Amino acid sequence: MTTKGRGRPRSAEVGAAILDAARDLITSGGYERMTMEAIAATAGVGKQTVYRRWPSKAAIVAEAVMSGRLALDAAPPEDTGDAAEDLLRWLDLQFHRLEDPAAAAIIRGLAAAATDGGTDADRLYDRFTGPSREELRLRLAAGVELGQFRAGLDTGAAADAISGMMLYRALVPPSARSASSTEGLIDLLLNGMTPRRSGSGRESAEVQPE
Amino acid sequence: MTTKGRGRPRSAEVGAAILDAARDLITSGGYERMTMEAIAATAGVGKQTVYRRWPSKAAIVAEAVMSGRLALDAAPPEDTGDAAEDLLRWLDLQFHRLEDPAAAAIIRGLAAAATDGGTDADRLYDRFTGPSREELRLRLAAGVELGQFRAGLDTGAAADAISGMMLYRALVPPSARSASSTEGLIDLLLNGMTPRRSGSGRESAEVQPE
Amino acid sequence: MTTKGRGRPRSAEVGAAILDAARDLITSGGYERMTMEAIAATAGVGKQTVYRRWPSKAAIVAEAVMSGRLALDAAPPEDTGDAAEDLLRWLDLQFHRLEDPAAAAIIRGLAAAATDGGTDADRLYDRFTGPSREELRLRLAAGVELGQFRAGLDTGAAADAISGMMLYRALVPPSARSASSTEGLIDLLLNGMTPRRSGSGRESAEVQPE
Amino acid sequence: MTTKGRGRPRSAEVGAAILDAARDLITSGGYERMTMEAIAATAGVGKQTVYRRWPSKAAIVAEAVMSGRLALDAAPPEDTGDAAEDLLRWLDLQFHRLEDPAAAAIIRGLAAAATDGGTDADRLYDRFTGPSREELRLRLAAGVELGQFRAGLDTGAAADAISGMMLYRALVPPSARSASSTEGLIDLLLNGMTPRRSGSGRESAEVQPE
DNA sequence: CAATAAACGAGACGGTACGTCTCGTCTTGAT
DNA sequence: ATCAAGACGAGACGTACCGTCTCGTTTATTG
Repeated sequence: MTTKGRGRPRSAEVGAAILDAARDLITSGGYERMTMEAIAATAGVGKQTVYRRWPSKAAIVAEAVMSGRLALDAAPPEDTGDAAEDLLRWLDLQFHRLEDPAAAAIIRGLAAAATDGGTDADRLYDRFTGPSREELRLRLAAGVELGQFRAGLDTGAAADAISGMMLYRALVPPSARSASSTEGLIDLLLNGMTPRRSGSGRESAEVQPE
Repeated sequence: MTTKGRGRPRSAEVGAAILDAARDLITSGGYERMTMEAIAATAGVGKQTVYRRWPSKAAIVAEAVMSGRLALDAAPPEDTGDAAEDLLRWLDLQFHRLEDPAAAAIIRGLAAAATDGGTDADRLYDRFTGPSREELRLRLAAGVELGQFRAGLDTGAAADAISGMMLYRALVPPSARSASSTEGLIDLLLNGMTPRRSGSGRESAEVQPE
Repeated sequence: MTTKGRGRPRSAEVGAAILDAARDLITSGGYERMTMEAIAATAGVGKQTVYRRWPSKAAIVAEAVMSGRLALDAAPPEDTGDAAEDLLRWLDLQFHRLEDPAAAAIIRGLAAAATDGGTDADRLYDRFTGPSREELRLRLAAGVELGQFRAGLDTGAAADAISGMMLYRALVPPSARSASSTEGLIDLLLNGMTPRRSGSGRESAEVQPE
Repeated sequence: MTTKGRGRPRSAEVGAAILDAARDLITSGGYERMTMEAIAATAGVGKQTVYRRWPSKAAIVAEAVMSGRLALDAAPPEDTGDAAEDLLRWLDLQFHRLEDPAAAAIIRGLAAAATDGGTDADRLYDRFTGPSREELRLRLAAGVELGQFRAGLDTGAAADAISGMMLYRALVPPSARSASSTEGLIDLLLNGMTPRRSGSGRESAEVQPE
């Protein structure tokens, strides 16, 4: 319960306008163009009003993501019964999403926001990747339960690895990374690097490197 | 044939002083404190001289990395005959390095630099991650050759996955990621997520998730 | 006697090119646009070459005036026998000249040069106004000799007064000064401010103020 | 009616601090030392705040003059009944003032400001010389009324001539002008250059030229 | 002739100031 | 108390010139 409701109450519309403005600016001009000044002007709002609600650009971005304005997580992997197949489809979907310049701009914005100096990085990542990462982890744990994923799998590590891949894809321009086909990455995730005796579970796709 | 080398030649010392200053500033105060103004002042150099050589902070960071001033890659994995063991040790070493605040600052600086607007992201990542990533890929390919890694492994994808893990570790603060032990990540990399019939190659370490 | 003439002698063409460039720049863009950098570039000359010959912009302007490139003094008053009439015509001519924007730019440039900081103001004014002022003074003195001007006239003061009028006209924009017809000024010069008993010499033109 | 007075109103103190700083700088170091940067620093003010109020150094100087901070005109000629005598004393006083280096610096600053590029020269001169020149003109007109100055005198031209003399004295260093005694100039002003039949009004002082 | 030495075009160099932009805070009047 | 507006101190941005300092090249004089 907050302090007594004295004085003029905060307008909900104002907050929405700010987040909308932030979304518009970051998707159009990237994180650096998304200045506090521009946000306030675009939202038709005083700067003080912005600062009254969020202490930094990073916090605004985090909130914008949370609010669904900067959608990234989208739906969790669906459950068709085949956890591996589900994961494959989901990852493929995510990678396709990252090809949308706006989505990439958002991730880059997040990285910049996290980097940009404050102590906000924690909260930012927590809010941004936290929920979806936890969902993903639970999905993987369920797969382990069903024997579709290896027993003893460090699901936290797997979730991190997957997040890392996505981050890498979003941040590093194609010219600076491998052809790194989605198939190759998924094959790696599922089957690992070391040789397997017999073709169990899911066969290696025999992807040929570049 | 370029225009004859007329006019006073550029001083190598000046370039070095600028890169040194950039290194000092980024490791001490982070990317945001590394202003062009501060670089010039620290290097005892006119601002114009900085701009004459590099068009942006990102470009300076890239050059600083290239020059070895912001070393991260260090030595490639050594070759003891056991490619998997070598990789494990190398990754562990890299992860330990990322715990050094200075090293993390550098990576964060790189990410910020790549994000910071210019079209330099390509070149920046290429120069920064390019060489070491290629070394790593070749090392993996050699492991495949020797049968230590799975035939058909997409070594490019593997290199990207490893780079992604490192990037994720550097950028995402611990509080926002899993415990994600190094062991868990390496186990994942080597053995994949799907169940294995017989214990071949390297046995799962049976790491328990958090 | 100067030091022996060893080494490559200074090219006369180069000096001319510099002064020409200075003239072009000051007449087109005013004194402030006439930068040392622009002079050198326009003249197709190294900056050092400019500085080797003249220590400052003011000095260059002075030289340009001396060389006739920035003509202001033009011909001295002609001698028709009637000194007053000659003076009137000459002043009228000078005032007309000052309406030429280029000429005004030159004077303003001179003022700026004299003001611009160095200790050169003396030399600059001396070279610029010196000769023509002295000519004018001698002309006035001759008029006194012939009885056309009042005996006891301080010809130096008169020359200064005339120079002052010209300077004022050149520097102060019309909107900030009186209608101040040339006739009014000349009438003042010739007849003074105090009443005259009888119409001698040259009758007051009965000019009505504004 | 202008747009409603919304937003924080401009602080009068800040404007005063800026003008004070400008005055201090111009009187101590001359116009060239009076940089926008120095003004802001001396006034303890952001540069933007300076630019928000005045578009150029010239405009600041003009305002400083208007505000009386760079006083030159001081009192108008007193009225003792003898207009000629009053004028003489006043001019003498002004000339003495110009020997004060600070006063000369101000005038040179004004000239530089007027020259310095902007379109402000008009306003600058108008504000600076306008009021005092008009006062002077009225004083002269009153003298004409009383018969102390010649009927038909172009008082505007006379005021300009006097202003011109002052400007000349302020700008041109002594070494580059005549001895031009104040007496000589005043004699010229009062009695003109042409011979007078009878000693009326004010007798020529028979000043000998240098 | 060869050596020497200054002048030359070019442009890098350490600085300073420019005018603009953004930051985060503060002060108005109005709601 | 919140809002839109916008002034405020601070300081980085990227550019323009300043006057000095190398470079390699050219052009005289002098030994």
